[in-house]
Amino acid sequence: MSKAHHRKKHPEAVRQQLLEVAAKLSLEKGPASVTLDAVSQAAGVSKGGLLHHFPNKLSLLDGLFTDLTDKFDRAIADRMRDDPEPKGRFTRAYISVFFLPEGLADGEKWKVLTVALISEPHLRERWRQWVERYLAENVGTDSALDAMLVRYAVDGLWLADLLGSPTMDAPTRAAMLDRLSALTRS
Amino acid sequence: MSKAHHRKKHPEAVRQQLLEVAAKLSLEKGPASVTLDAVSQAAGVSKGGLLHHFPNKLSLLDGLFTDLTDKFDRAIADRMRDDPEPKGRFTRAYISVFFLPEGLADGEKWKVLTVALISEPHLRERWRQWVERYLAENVGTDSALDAMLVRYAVDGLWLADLLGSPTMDAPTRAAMLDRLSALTRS
DNA sequence: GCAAACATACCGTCTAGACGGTTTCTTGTC
DNA sequence: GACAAGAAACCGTCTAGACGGTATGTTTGC
Repeated sequence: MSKAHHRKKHPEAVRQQLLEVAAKLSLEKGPASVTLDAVSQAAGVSKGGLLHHFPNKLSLLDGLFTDLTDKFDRAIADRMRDDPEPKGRFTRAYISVFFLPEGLADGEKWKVLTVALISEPHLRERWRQWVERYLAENVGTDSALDAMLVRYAVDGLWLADLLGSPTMDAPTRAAMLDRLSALTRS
Repeated sequence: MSKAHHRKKHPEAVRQQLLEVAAKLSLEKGPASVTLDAVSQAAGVSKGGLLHHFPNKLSLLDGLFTDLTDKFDRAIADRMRDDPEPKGRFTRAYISVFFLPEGLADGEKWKVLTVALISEPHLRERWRQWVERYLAENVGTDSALDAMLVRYAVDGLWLADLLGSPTMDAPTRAAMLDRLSALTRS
């Protein structure tokens, strides 16, 4: 009988740990490596323990999705609150969440979401609705052609990052961010 | 003993069929559905037959990669040949291959590549080298900041397509393509 | 004492791949 | 152009292990 059984119980912490481990695994070893065995073991919990928090694998991925989008929602809201200029406000927040150092921690997790989305066709509907909501909420300020273009570029930049494509050097990257930001005001 | 054993042999056709089926499966049912059993069965070949052409699963994915990048290379070269203006020529070819109806057939297959890339960390190195080569080959004409930006936007647009994000209406899409194309000349 | 929070043991299914056999194709030889 | 002989292109079967999930026990907190 393992000691884990005797430790103090922190259900919420364990749940969080499971989600984080699942994210980390998916990022580092590919989505195929996210198995119930691997996740539970890496989180220091038995598989039964995992299945107590998430009754099946899909609900684990679903939990991951909710977790990540919630964090993203909060990060975006924070950024938008600090931006006095209405025009392109959402798009600028979008840029900074992905590419500024403060947003980095969450940016990493975002990669996981894409991986999960691509591997799990089932999650795409949730994704669709989530994007749709964002577009609708900011239709007045961020539906200019260039704003859309900028957001797509951010997505592409981030995909390149995810796939490990050759990276720009720091000055070029900075210039790119400036240019993107400028386009949100044009 | 089945009749299949006695049929005419068309090794190259079978090989191609296997790759196409793998691509189709990955697109429609997610990368997890690309199993040796599923692929071989859908291609009308036994698993042993599949393993004759591709000695293991990784080599199947690798074959898929080669197949797709070759097709892409040719499509890009075709486009570039028809473009008299040197500046941004590669980037414009990049746009058209992804978003013009003639490029659509290959565009579909490109999606598969991303899926494979994300799920298979091993393929990323090949991807990296491939991208690097393209960048190096067109460093004179297509390394302007806006050209990079356009290519990233194309990637993002295509990712949105892949994930089934809400799509633009046709006129907006056309305007977007115009705008992207214009930016390659600025 | 009772429910929540775990652990342990186990099962059916699926998967990648090995293996040995069978049929067709190709090539050299006369 | 006939024919042997090896190479290439398959097929069908089998297996070890991984995986998702179930069933049941044990501990802890209130």
